[in-house]
Amino acid sequence: MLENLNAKNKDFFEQVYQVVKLIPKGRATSYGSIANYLGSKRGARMVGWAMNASHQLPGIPAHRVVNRNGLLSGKMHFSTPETMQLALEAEGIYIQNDQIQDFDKIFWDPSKELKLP
DNA sequence: CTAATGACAAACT
DNA sequence: CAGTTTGCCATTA
Repeated sequence: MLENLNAKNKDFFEQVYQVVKLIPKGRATSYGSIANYLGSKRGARMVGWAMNASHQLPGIPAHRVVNRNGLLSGKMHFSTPETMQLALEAEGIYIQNDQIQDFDKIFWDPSKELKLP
């Protein structure tokens, strides 16, 4: 399975994991922003794939990663579809209709907060 | 090797 | 302005 991933792929995945882990509590970011921070502006899909792979790793708050619209597009990939929303609500993020409210306020842009080295 | 799909996003009609 | 199409990168069939 994923043990045979090339170092290159692992690097990209690991970058995503690092960024996701650095997301402050009560904040959230988008796939595209992470992809942009990693250099692949259009690699948002790969970020989503990385999230899918992150299930095997501990300490990856994938629930803090949503699409550009603040929609919980990946809720169905958790243990239960409600896990993601409950996790976000537990951090003070209000969700309605599977969409984050005031996403502009809680949005956390890695390229802006972490900035490029 | 070609085609299709995907936890997305931007451009185009 | 809303809906449709293309682009990106990797995995699967």
